[in-house]
Amino acid sequence: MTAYERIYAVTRQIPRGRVATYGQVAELSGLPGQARLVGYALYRVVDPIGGDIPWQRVVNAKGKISYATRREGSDDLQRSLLVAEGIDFSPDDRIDLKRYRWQPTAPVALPDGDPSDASCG
DNA sequence: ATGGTGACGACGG
DNA sequence: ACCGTCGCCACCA
Repeated sequence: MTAYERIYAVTRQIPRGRVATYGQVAELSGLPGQARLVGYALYRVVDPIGGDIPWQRVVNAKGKISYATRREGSDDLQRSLLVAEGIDFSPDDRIDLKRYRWQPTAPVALPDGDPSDASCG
């Protein structure tokens, strides 16, 4: 079980029309402070548009898409995919996190990580 | 095994 | 609100 797999597992939980920040995914993945690793992990899946990982739904803490030459256009694609999901971008190409940020009410279901919710009260 | 890198994030001026 | 800078540490060569 690598850190990547945990990151992917969490990313898969992000519902359509909603976004999460790198830091948020990192924390939910049990990797607080490892926002950069999330970006790196998602970089490794750039292809699977038909895959199970909605990598498009992860943006930076500023509510913006991280543009980078390395992405070879996947950054622009990300914007298109989000717009297609009904997410609105401000004229400054920013997403209102207050409105679209994913707010997981229940513990994220990790492959073999316990939700630590056994107490149930 | 060691060292550099990075789709980030928080802080200071 | 903006930009520059350091830190974080798993991944990759």
